[in-house]
Amino acid sequence: MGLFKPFFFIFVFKFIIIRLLRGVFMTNKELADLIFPDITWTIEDYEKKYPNREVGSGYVTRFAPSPTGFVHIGNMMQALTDYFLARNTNGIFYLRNEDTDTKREVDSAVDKIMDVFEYVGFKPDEYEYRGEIVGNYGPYVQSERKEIYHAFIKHLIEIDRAYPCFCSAEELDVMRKKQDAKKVQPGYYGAWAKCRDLSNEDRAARIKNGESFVIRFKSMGNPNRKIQYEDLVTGVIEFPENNNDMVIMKSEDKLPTYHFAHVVDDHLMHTTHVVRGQEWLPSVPLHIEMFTAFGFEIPKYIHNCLLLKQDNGVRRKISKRKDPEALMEYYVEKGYPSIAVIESLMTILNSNYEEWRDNNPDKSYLEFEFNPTKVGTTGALYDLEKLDNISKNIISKMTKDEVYDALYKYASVYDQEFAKIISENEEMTKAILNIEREQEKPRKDFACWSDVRKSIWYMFDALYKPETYEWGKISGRDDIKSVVDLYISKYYNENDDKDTWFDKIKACSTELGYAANMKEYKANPDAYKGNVADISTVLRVALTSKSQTPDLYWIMKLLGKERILARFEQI
RNA sequence: GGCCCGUUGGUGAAGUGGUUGAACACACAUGCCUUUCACGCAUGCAUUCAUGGGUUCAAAUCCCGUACGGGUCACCA
Repeated sequence: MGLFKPFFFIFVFKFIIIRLLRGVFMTNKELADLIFPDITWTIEDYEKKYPNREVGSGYVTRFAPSPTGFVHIGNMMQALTDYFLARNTNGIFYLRNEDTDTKREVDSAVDKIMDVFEYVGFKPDEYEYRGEIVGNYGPYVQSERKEIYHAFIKHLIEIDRAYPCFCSAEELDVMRKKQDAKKVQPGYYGAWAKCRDLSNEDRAARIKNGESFVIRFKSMGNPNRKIQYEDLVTGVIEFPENNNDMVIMKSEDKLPTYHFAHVVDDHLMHTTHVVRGQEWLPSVPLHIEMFTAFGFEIPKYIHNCLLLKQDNGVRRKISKRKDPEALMEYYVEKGYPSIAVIESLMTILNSNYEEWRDNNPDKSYLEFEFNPTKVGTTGALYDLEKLDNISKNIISKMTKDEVYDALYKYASVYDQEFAKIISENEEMTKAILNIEREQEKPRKDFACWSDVRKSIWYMFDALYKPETYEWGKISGRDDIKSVVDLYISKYYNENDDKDTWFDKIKACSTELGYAANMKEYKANPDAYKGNVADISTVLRVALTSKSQTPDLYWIMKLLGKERILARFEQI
């Protein structure tokens, strides 16, 4: 009982003091209540609402784009890293819509993202789309999380780590100009931070007066001190501490800035690994300070390299305005298999990916052992030729049915005329696509589905309207006629197998004074008018108008007697 | 300008002090094969790792300076 007494007195004493001071001093709590009168949830309430995830050692990652209406290839690389890391570790991958910049927002942007996700086959575990929320850590749209942010800001005000700032854009502009003239660090700090040391009474009065204000984070950092931080890509980096009182809530819409939303959301959604572009590296000290102010665990960061473009010998950031290949739409419209785009990005992310792929041709890319320290820090050129190569290899390994299905799916969106033609001639199209395909060393002539029409159009009568014939050595009207006439009257038989067919071409060549055997011809070129290749070329061009085609035997086989005769007639 | 990050062939890069005479892949070139093309095969393609110095028996690898490139310094993300 004796112990109880002093506590009682302290309590009473405190109570009296607070009562006395009330008229003079306003507490932070009272200020916070004034600014956010309707916010009743505390940050503890939110902690309870969003408990730890049960993912074990799985990574929790997110793709968090701002909805500007485009999916940039660089963003795609971040999304791929996120998705990969989550799937690779049996973690969680979620989609969060960072729509706090209402000025830049585009309505259908989320549709675009979902379309691209469908194209590449990413299925987020948690997301919000067309009003439907999937997952227990939502909302996944930042504009719908306003009161959550407000509760967290309220908390910061209460613990004296945030304050309202009444400086106008013009004042800040003047400030920056002065700082520039004096060559001091730009920003809102120290003596420049005019609103930082206002009394709560002043603040309250100005707020009640209807003055517009932002909320700034109150930094306790000292740039003369260094903090160390370990990036999973770059390694340990040393930064001066942040001392800038950054805006965390905007005045007009009361939405948080990126920095603040990042801290609150990635904490509440329990993101373990934040993947973003390297341009965020300089704001890491700020983010760390904010996480620390709340007492939150700091997530791991993966700052990926930027994608660059070689332009007149200069490297610059790949830009969606200048470079069509910057946008994912480009690859969709050209008809690249999405896995080709993914693999080309994986190669940039971890250059040993290709080697792994060669050794594990049948595994999913999600089984690859990703190493963040192998991600480049320099900024990589995105090489479209490399993409073509990867894509050609992938397509060459597909069966004729797979190729046909993918081609039809593509064409039915981007080339309906062609889609109609191939679907009316499905078996023949598959046979065409199968020329030199389902074999040990297949042809590699398509990098994307829009390439296909360009290389097989002449097989379809509906498309066969040649503008020019690419004659080779034998280009005279009479010469051509004599070759074709002889071949068709004496040698052509639609039922011949390949060897017989070729033997007859050779015989035809010999009869016309052309060498049947290439070796003989090379040994003694003057003895002949030419060689069997010249004769083949005549037939090839006569039938297709092109000098370069896949195997002529199969082309003739698939064209069939009627069409062959018609085309010979046509020339 | 301050602060960060970087600089290995045309491209992505391997490489973390000594089997590197700098891997692998793309691109390019030449040749072979071959009815054209494609495929495939073979060969070539950085005497040197931006540069100057230092440490060391030994450096692309470690240290310092210089140059160059990139990022960032908003009520944009």
